[in-house]
Amino acid sequence: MEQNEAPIFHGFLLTAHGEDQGGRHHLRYFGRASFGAFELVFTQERPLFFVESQAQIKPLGINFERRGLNLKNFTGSQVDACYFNTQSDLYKVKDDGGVRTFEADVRTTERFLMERFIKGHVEFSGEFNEENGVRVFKNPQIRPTTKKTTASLSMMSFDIETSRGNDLFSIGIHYCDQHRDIRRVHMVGADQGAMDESGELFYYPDERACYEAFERDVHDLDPDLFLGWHVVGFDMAFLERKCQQWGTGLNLGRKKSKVFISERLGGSQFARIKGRVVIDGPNALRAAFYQFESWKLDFVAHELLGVGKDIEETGLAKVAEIERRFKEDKPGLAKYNLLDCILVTDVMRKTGLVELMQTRVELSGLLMDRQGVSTAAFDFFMLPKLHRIGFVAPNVIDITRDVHAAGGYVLEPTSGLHQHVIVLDFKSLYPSIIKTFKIDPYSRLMAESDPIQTPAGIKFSREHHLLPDFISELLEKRQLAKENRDPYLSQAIKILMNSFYGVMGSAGSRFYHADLPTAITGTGQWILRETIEYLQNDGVEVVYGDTDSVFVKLSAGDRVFDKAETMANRITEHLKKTLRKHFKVESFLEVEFEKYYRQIFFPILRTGEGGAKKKYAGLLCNRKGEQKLNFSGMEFVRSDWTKLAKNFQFNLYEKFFKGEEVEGVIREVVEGLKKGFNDKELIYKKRLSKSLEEYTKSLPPHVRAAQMAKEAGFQIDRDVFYVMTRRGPIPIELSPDDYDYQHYIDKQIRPIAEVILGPLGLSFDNIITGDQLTLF
DNA sequence: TAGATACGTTGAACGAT
DNA sequence: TCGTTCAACGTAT
Repeated sequence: MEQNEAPIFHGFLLTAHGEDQGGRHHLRYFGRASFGAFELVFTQERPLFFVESQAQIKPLGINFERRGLNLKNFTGSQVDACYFNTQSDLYKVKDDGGVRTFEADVRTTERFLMERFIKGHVEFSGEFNEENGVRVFKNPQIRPTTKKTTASLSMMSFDIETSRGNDLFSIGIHYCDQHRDIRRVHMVGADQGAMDESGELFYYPDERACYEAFERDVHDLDPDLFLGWHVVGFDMAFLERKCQQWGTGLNLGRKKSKVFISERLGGSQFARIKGRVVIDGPNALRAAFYQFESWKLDFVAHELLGVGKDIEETGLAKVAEIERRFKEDKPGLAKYNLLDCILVTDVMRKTGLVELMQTRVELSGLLMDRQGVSTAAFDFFMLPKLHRIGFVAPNVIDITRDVHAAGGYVLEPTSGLHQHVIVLDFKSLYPSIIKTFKIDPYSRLMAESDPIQTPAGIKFSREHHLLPDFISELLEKRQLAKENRDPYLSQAIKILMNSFYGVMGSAGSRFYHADLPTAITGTGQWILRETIEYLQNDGVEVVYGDTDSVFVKLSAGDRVFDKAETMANRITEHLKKTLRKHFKVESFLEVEFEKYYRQIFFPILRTGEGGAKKKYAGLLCNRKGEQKLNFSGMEFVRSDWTKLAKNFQFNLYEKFFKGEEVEGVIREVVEGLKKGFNDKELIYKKRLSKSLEEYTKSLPPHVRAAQMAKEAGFQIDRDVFYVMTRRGPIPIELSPDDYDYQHYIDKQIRPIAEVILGPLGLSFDNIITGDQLTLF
């Protein structure tokens, strides 16, 4: 290479690793550039924490540099920075040095990025060596950049098939990058011939040879992302066990590095891989707020892609079919195996989850495998800003909070049926409160200088704050994103913005202080009450409200949409005046018209008295006059009620809103049920929130069903499916068919019917027995 | 590999009868 | 057997 200017590269960071090595701490960042994979190694960075300047650290024989800086902590004491050669030195002094430390729990890899404002995309230059297909740059020049690399991330979806025991049958892969689309199955056992043109099929004499072929594919194809369905908890965990048996490692990382699987608190597993990010379908979908009745791949793929399945059976029958194909029809098994891989790729493409995740990296700075850790995203924004204005933050301390801050205000609804109800709500209520009242941890510290007082009497500084400006910036960006039709950016901003309130109210954040969430929710409550009062003084009837919304009843059905818009604007204006008058602040609150219910029904409490909050059903009506039934909080939207109950509720309310008689629907469902017409709709689904052994205080039906399934030798999933029989709850794995119809009438039909029969002055028993009497 | 609180409902468990 | 309390779950926002 010529000895003139070094070329500048652009890349996207995938994973970060901090390692003590030879008495130093090394930071390693793996990423993707247009030339391929790269690794940036930094050997000169030292882990650090802060201590108060007058603090005496107990001598432990560990070398570190202590340097006075012009920084102070939240109580105003001057602090020094302590720089360590290794991370383990830092931990020792933190734990045994006998002094309080600050920011000792900030990851060095993340501190390096945040202080440089690097958010995924980097510009770098320097000398490099090629190691195992990765360009390794040692101590390169590095800068943040807005210029994105032209490289798109390559993906490998994979899935393994196994016996019910511990046998590996096959490994399927679907690899995609900008140019290639590779579909391949590695199969254990004697050659039974080829797959059709949809994919390649290779046979191996034993499991180990099969796995090694897969490992070779990983290194040759070199994907940036691994995709799968429960891919860490099942596929990787299974292969790791196999590798342990063989005395080898699960070497699927870049530079042939080993995968580390660790257990999380909730029992789920997490894989740490150099240079590759694992995206597990269900987790990624949940993180983007997708909801499905079932999280099985077949079901989700059917919902999102509308595709069918290859093997129809579930549970035991499915395993049996896989085992049969392995013996008799290996190409058939390969086809099934490969289809699952392709489905996962297609689900990711269809939902744009990879793009969303990348956008979230660009916005928050947290790399892909740390998305979802809202407290870390908050640190990433806040810490560098704080340092630049002369402050350091505390460590996250394990505090048990004595009191919970109040939440949103929920108005008791006026129960019964209403006509012409509009819903007005506050656009991003909590972010706009933060912006209006200048609420953030720094502003709280500086409250004595020109304070703003919130309705709850908590003070913040009018001048010195960080978060409100960031929110303004995000709101502007979001507006632009919407204009530019960039749904990923718009959604990423929404997710980030909505996390701020939760983070400041969480003891898991170093910035937690009870005043922060209390000020936000207290102001929210005040604003909602003020809004309701304002409307009522105007002679407007408010029938319900929850946290950031008011349900207003219009006296007539004409010009509904005009009236709604006008009312929303008037509230916005009123709050501007009121907040200026009472608190001397500029209001950034904005009310918008959201929905129009031609009819809406608020049920009364089944347990207790009065209208039930957070539950209603209504007939939504849009500007075109199209109507649609909508349920909120009711059984229809609850995953733990049966399909029978949901279908019944839907049909019942359709009649009810039309003003038609409801007796027919009720009699029909009860009679049909007894005749066995609804046997496929009787399945209950409920989640186990902890491991089976931890249920000691009581044994609810779904837990008993899960215990039965386990005893019968079935794999226990988080979701338990069961039906109620005359023997009690039985898991569907045991194929029960002696349904307890009376149970379903009393527990699934009756309560739903009675909610509207009460107001109609009708009796459920009269309706169903009345019909029976005519039989005699 | 730690965002929040408010709320309704069910069925088991428990204690009194 | 009956009434009350409480664990558990899922939902709205």
